Amino acid sequence: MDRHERHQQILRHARDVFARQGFHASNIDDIVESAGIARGTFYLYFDDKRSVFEALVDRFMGRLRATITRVDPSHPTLPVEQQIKGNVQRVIALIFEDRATTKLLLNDAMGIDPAFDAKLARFYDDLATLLEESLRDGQFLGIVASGDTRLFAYFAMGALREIVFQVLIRGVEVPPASGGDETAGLVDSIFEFLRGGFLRLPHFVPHLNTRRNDDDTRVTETVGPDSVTGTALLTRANTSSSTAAARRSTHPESTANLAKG
Amino acid sequence: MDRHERHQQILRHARDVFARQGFHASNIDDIVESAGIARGTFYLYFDDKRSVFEALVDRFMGRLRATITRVDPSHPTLPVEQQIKGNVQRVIALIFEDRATTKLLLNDAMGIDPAFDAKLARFYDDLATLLEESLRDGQFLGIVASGDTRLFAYFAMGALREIVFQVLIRGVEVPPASGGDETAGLVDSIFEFLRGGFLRLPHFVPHLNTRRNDDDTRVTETVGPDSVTGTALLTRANTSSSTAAARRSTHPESTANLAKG
Amino acid sequence: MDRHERHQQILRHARDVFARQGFHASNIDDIVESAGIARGTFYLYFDDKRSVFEALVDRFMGRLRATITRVDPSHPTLPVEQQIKGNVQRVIALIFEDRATTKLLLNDAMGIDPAFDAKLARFYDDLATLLEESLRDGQFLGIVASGDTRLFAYFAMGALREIVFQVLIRGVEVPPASGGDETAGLVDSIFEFLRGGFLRLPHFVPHLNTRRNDDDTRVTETVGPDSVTGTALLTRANTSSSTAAARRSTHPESTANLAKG
Amino acid sequence: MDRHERHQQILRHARDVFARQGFHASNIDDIVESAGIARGTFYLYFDDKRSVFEALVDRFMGRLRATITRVDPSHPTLPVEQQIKGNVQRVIALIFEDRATTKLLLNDAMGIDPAFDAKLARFYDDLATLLEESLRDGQFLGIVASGDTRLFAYFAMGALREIVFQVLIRGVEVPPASGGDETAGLVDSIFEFLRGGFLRLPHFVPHLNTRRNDDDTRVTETVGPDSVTGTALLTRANTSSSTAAARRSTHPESTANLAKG
DNA sequence: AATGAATGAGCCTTCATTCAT
DNA sequence: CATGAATGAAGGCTCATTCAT
Repeated sequence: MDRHERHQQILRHARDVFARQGFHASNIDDIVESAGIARGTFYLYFDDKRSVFEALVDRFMGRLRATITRVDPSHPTLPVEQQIKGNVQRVIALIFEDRATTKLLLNDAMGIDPAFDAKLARFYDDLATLLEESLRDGQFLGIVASGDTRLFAYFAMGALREIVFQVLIRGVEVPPASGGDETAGLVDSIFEFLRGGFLRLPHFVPHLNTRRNDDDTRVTETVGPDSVTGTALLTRANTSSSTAAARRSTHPESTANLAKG
Repeated sequence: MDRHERHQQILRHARDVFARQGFHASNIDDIVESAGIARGTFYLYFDDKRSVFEALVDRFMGRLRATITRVDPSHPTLPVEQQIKGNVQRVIALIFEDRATTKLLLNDAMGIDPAFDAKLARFYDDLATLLEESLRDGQFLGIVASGDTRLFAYFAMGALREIVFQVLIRGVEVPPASGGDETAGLVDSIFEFLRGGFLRLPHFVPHLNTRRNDDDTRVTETVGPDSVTGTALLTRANTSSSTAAARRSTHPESTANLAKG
Repeated sequence: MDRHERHQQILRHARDVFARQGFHASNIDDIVESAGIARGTFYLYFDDKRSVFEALVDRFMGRLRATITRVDPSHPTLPVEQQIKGNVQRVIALIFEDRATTKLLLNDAMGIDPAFDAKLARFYDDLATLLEESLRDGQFLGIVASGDTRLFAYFAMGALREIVFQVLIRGVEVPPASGGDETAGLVDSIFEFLRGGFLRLPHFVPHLNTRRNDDDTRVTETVGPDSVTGTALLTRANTSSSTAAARRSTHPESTANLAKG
Repeated sequence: MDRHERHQQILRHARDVFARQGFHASNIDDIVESAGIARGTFYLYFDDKRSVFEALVDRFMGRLRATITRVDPSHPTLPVEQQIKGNVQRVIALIFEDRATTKLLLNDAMGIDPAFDAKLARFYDDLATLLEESLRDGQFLGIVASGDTRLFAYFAMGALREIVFQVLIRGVEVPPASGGDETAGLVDSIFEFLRGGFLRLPHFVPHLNTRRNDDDTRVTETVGPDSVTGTALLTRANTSSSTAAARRSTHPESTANLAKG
């Protein structure tokens, strides 16, 4: 086994060990035992425990950066929306392809080390800045709502981060899109949310208005003030178990499992 | 100093030490040195390092749960929107009031322990379920867009989580709302984002249209297909430094500092 | 509660705690909690943990010494044998009366401290010397076999120590003597053993012969050379469980429980 | 140094440290310092302090069990008595060969741990059961007195235990047998004691009678009742020092040193 | 290159003892 | 006298890292 292969082998096993037990609960023994190598061999390839972790996350962050391609509005065949959607799709695909490392990035990466925290912050900043710049462009084109684009970037990243966390780490399931693969439903949902949030893609504006922004007449028809009978955006938690709460809900079809019922 | 005071004192110092160094990088010595007590004294009040941390986070989670009050649509004076906004405001206020513990919850809470991970998951599940149920009610009333409410809940929580993280941990600043206090701007931004996402509050629809959705004429003017001159929603990262990227940006006013320029 | 009462109370609880958990596994907390006093109060009555233990064992050793009364061969009413038996009886009675402290003496007293080990050694030496001197006298009178009396003393003390240990600590039961109380059977057994070993009390010799030394005829009948078919005094341990071994024994009535079956 | 050697080295040093200071007064540092190894090295070979101790005692108990061989009454050359004596000799030899571990077994083994106490109890139970079964066989053959064999077993074990303790731990010396090695005298003494106690070996019966059980006539000659002038089996302890007691004794040749005077 | 035994700093935790109230 | 909070020395154990083979 040549040097590169051995390097990859250790990375692979370290990743799995970290993903299973968490960075802090894993020790060098776990890794070398998993990889079937001697303790000392590990140190021939990595300086220390931290650096394996860093290599894993670095590689993954690089892939994430690389997968986000420039949107070209003058593209001959692909409309802007498709390009944007493509970015989201590729990011999601990458994440699903390497669930273990995604877990590390989301669960373990922070708190390793001040230096590593800084690197992580830089990564997220870069992503946020990228997104922010794009949103500025979008505002210029009229396809992004006016407002603070940095905030929009954080909102978008936060929403994406959370749903990825829930699906990958917590095991929440999303209903697959019609005719789509495993992640298509997720991509669609995110995209719809982002579109509803601050995207104003021109050919969707009427559609949006039709579906979501009712005119006065129709609003009056469906949600006139006298029809408001009592509801809550947020209700106080009054059960110790969320599943129990869901069960007692007046909407029994609501479960943590989001697969289309 | 009586038992309760000493307990609080240790909690306070432990919180600050954890917030400064992270849970894993902190040791009992750091805590007792900060509190100015003997090593053994710590163990008179807490079983171990983990349990202080747990006490801190438990207390904070309890406060968060308690601060979210039931929305009453038939309230004589407060409109539904104000009640919802009130919930967001109080959560934000609580978070800003105890930045250190918020930091712990966001940065350190995961990976402590399988048992603690489970508790954390339960907490977030409860919140998500609460939100989900409210969104169901909202859908019934016509003030929440149709769609998977569980996903909506995750999106909202993720967005909130991220902005709180950026503001509190990363030091990002948000412009204060006109005439509002420190957090008012943040609350408004979140609320606007959520409203744009899936809220359909009837009396805000025209307002929304006015502020965010340009009228037909202007839309046609700015984003007609032939006016698209070339831009990107997302562009490939091509610098290692976000500040360098920001500097090269065509939108020089864009910085990590979101304070109104 | 006056000083003496409090002193006794602490001793009593310390004794019980030590007996239950052993000296090394017991801590001051266990004792003060059991006694229902404050930590500091303990130190008003005893210098340290060791000294409570020492007080307990000292008191007990003193009682043991005091209970052994001088045998007077010219006693008007009590024959020598009865006086000897009386000593054994009183020792056994004392031991049974304070099982907890006996446990301490047998199980925990050694290894506390070099100084305490020395004291313990002195105590046992004193007893051995007492016994040795008596045996010398007995040899002079012809009621003790010739031989090294110091060895005899150790043998006697060891046998006594072991049976007391088995009965009190391990819970072995001995069959009560006919018409005797709880400990009479034990006293008789010990006494018979010692008598068979090296005591030569004249008026018991025929009795001994009758009960224990078969006459030639009967010996020939039971153990003539041609009747020896093969057996063992000591057999190699070949089972992991003594109870299993006992069960497989050709003498099924043999159990650890010595109560008359 | 290979793994096994290092293991043995640690065991050896741990044994010596424990024997010198006692289990509870010894700490890991004492052991590793004695062995000249690092703290961590110790934990490569043993789980904890307790487990080294356990390894020592386990090994020793195993040896003791293994050294006791089956007695074969139909043996062509060795008479039963010699076989029994052989067992005693080998046990004594083993004990003298590893004085340090014997010390541990007798002084430190109890009170380590409830689990270890149980193991110890099982060991002694096994020995007692072995002995008991042999005694039963002996009774059948007519070479063991009638009576409770379990009690006999405890008496024998207790006597052996005590003399071993006195000789090995307390430094008492026994006179060597004529023409025998260091332990021969001890073996003979024990054997004689046991024989006088409950063994009834056929070819020794007359011998016993001759030496130890005087007939009436001879008894009358030597210890007639009127010649009893006053003595004690047990006299009250009246000195704090055994040596002082011995000095004041009417039998000045009596000392703790049992070497033939 | 590979090994794995050895290292020892570091950390958590216990608990006998003190002392101000 | 009684209290019990506070103390801090002591000790067990871990584990990332080194290095001779």
